[in-house]
Amino acid sequence: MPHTYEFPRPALTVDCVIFGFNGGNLEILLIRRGIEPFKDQWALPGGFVHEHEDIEAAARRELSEETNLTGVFMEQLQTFGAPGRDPRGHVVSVAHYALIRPDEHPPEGATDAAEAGWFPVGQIPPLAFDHAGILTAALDRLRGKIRFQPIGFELLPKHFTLTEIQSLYEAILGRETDKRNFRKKLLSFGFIIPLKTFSTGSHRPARLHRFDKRKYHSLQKSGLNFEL
Amino acid sequence: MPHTYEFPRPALTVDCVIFGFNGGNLEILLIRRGIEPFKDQWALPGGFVHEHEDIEAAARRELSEETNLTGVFMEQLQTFGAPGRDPRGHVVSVAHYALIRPDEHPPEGATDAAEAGWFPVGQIPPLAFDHAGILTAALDRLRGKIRFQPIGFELLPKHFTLTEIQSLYEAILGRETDKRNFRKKLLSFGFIIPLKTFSTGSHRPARLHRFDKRKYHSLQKSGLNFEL
DNA sequence: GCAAAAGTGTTTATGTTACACCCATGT
DNA sequence: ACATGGGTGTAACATAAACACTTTTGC
Repeated sequence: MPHTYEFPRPALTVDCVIFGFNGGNLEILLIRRGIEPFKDQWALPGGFVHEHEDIEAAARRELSEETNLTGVFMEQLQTFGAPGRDPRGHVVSVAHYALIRPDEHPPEGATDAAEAGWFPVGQIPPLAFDHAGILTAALDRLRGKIRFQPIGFELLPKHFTLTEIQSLYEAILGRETDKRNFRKKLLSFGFIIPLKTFSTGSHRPARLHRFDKRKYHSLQKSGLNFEL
Repeated sequence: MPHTYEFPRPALTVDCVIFGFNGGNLEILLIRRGIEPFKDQWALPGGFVHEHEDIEAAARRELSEETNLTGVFMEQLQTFGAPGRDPRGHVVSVAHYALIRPDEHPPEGATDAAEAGWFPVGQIPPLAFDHAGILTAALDRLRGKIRFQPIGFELLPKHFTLTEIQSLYEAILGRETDKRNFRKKLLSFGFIIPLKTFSTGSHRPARLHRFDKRKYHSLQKSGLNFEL
């Protein structure tokens, strides 16, 4: 017979590190806490996992409460459960990270939190709980993963220029890259499709490209290894 | 004032994928469940996280209950929390994986579980709960990680021959490697130290080596990238 | 016409792959 | 003496790195 365990148990939450890219800097979305503990401090969006709720579903629920976005890239990061991490008791948090396209950045304030804001990863204010540690882990994961899996596109508009994606990689990895070598390698994979449209701007227009997910997956099956 | 949240909350457990290497095959340690649900089925070692207990500490507690080992390599893998994964209710499990040296394999039966046994990863019996999925995730992680971080040594005796470590990599990655190229690359990193001692056996003795952790860390800081 | 970003190939250096024979020991 | 696994170098190939100038547009 199904029955529940009767043990004293830690509480379970989710927290989300929400990354965005503004063209020059990698940013994350923080909210200012409206209640104790850490009232008025900046923190990662998060909240309790409901009973019988899937964990990723809970993280997506929190994400969508802050951003009104669904269907974005999100992945479990790591679970943080040091006994002292929440002054109210033993609260275990399953941290996630999400990647948001810049044309989908939510208008500031469209949230139930007192206040929300995007901060460049180099200029993060003091954070509540152990959220600084969670952010560090998320950055490490993103930096490690982006070189081997084509997730960078999730931080760009659907149509992007090669300069944009190069800036993204440079911002995340923190080092400059040779333009010709970058393009050569990126295009050599075969899943970056040049379009017939061009960016507009105050200088020479740049050709737009898109990431072909289907092509990537089929190439991956036939033994491609992506590495930038 | 610190106080605990009063919410209905899922229960929290840890499960451990314990890897060993017997010289030819990668193996994992399973226990046969003594109680319902899934009584008499094979399962990963695991159990409840106590309130105010650190999560990794709980995983190490379970590991040491099964193996009497402490101080082994262990890392958090992923948290599994699908609502239907445990028939008794909403039970969230933080899965870990551990690597055990072959000279430290516990004698079978030295455990509080009804029965325990090592199984080659190619011959795993049906597992309780979603443990098959956890095992798959652990294998993927190990295969992905071992190529970029020198954790293979945790599965070998402190002193090992180059053939032994090559067999280990071949067993985990599931492909053969050229002996000369493997040795050349491995030794080129500079943190595999040849010793003056040799293995004994029924044929030509092989030189023993050890992994120099200090040297690895200092090389890593000066920008080495390990990749096999 | 000038400022600003887009676009494009070749050479050199580095790393990876393929490959075959002699050596030391136990039986 | 033979069976078994240990140990070693070089040449061909593939990938990565370095590098500078012309083009297109808006102002």
